[in-house]
Amino acid sequence: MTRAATAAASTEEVARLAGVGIATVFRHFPTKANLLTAVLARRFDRLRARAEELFEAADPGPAFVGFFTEVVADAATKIAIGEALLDAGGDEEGEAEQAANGLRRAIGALLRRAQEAGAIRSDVELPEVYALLVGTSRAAAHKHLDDEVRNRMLEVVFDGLAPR
Amino acid sequence: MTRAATAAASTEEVARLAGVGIATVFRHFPTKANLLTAVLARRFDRLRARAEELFEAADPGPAFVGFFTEVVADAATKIAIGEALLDAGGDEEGEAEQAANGLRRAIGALLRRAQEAGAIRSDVELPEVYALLVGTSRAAAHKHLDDEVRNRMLEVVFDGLAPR
Amino acid sequence: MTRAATAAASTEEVARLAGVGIATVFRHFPTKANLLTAVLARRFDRLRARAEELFEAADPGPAFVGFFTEVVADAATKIAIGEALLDAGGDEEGEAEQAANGLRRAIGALLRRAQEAGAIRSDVELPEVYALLVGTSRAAAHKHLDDEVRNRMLEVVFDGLAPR
Amino acid sequence: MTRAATAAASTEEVARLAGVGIATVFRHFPTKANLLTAVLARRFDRLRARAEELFEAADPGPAFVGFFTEVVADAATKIAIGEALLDAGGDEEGEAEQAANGLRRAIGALLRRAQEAGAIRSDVELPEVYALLVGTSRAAAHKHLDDEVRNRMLEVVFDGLAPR
DNA sequence: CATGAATGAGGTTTCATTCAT
DNA sequence: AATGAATGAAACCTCATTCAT
Repeated sequence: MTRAATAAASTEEVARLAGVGIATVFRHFPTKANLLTAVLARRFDRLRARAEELFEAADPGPAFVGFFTEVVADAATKIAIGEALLDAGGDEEGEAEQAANGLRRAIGALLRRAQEAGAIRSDVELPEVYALLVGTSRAAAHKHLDDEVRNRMLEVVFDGLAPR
Repeated sequence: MTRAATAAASTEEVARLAGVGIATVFRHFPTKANLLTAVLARRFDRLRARAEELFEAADPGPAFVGFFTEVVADAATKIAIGEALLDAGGDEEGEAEQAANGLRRAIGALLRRAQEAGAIRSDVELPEVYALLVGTSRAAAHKHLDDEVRNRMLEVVFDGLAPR
Repeated sequence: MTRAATAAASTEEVARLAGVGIATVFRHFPTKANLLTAVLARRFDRLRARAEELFEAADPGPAFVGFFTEVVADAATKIAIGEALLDAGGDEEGEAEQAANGLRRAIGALLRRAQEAGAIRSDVELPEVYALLVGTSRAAAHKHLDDEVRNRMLEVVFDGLAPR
Repeated sequence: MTRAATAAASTEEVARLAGVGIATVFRHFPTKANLLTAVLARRFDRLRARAEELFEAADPGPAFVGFFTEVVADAATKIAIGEALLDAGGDEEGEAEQAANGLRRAIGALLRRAQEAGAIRSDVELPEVYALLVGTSRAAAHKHLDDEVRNRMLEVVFDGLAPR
């Protein structure tokens, strides 16, 4: 695994927080990379589930905007999610990559539906929207970014995404 | 020092790249944190110098937009800059914090001038603009984000920043 | 227990191969050393049984030579036997030591009978014969030692053991 | 590296015996396998030097027999040498393999010269002689094998190697 | 003053052994 | 009585930092 992907917490600390011995962690996740992968995959899956749930919503525009806002707000509390999103969408075959691609597809569906409903300008595509989601999530993890500023940041983005 | 502060490169590698012995690095920067701090401070100072240079530009709107674009493009090649911007602007007293605050003030000046020139909507403030700069820089560092997508992402942001 | 006593296979693997749970292994052999001991004792006992069987053979010379050859051939396939023989014959009181001593005595009987029959020179004694058995067994376990070479090696030894 | 090849001593112990810190060992030998390799290569080289020295000896028969005896006696004190010889002579490209092959060639030269001098029977070849050297060395490492028995074991082998 | 070898603390991983079911 | 999850000691290895030259 690349060193850069190493999560801040040592496995020993993970074990202590979980209230188990360190070897127990390794029984379940034979490798540190496995542990990270599993954590990420679970988060991605949860976000995808939320996206799919909102796909059924009556009003596509607020559904998209609401999902975007939720993800960024989540990233503000759980720092790691922003970093995790960064690595999403590769062509690789790992568990985390698959989960990330699933999430990406679900977001794409939300986006298209909002565009068809005329809530989002029709000339933007998933890649840049995903990049904006990633970026604002990362920014939200900034320790000096309070809720109010975060919302104003998102308003700018949503204005940019609104039909001309 | 905490392990979290460890930058991707080991000090030994840094020394080798710099063409000096490892002990020499430690003579100049007694601590790895010191080294990182110095690197960051220099980058911040350079960006600030660029911002101040553009402050004199004839056309405030393009000056602001150009600076923003340059920083994000730079972050695409030098990954660390995005991460560095994340930590900028604290109240702390370190060398890096001071440099970051200097950069922030210079960006604030660029922004105000662009707003006065009517190129940027007048109801946004520095904190959210800075957050957008940080976020898009981070997103640009994503390995799967090519130049075209990056530009489309920025267009959305600039549209959001344009006067209504 | 000392790490040196660790046999190549982990206890977990042993349990899996045996088709039982790991805790069951420890119920029968409270310690890894106990397990190894039991395995060795069984091997030694089997070899002793074979030696005693050959003791009844009509022709003492071929009986001795045949047994020697069999053991070495066996060591070629089951690597551990060579290593096991190494530890045989101590004064200690363990199960394995007793089995090893039993084997040694049986080999001694085979040897004496072959000497009385005039098939083996009368001035060699058990210790050096046993050492030769141990050594050639270990050599046979060598991964680059094919059957032909093994047989030529044994011929040299048997020539050396032949009456002058 | 295979687990079987793992030397009994932990790197920490090696470091303590050498009177240095553990990281120092790893600076010189980046891997445990490297360390073992280096130790083996040195031993092989020393033995080869001794073999080449004896190649110049006036009397080829005693030279060969003497070398064989020396190696086995050495293995009696330095246990690891016997185990080391076991792995000698592969086709692999490592440092240790090359040293082992060099040793093997030197022994082959000693052997041929002794055969030409009529001191060793002419129908034995290097592989079985090498196997006998390996085996007797291993046997000599046995903790219950005293000098006298070792010498009687060697006499049997040398008798087997004598011209008919 | 610059260098590279030395250091020990800390990280990941394995394995014999114990406990709850 | 049998199972498999849990455990901690110990192994290998890395890296920021210090010391002798």
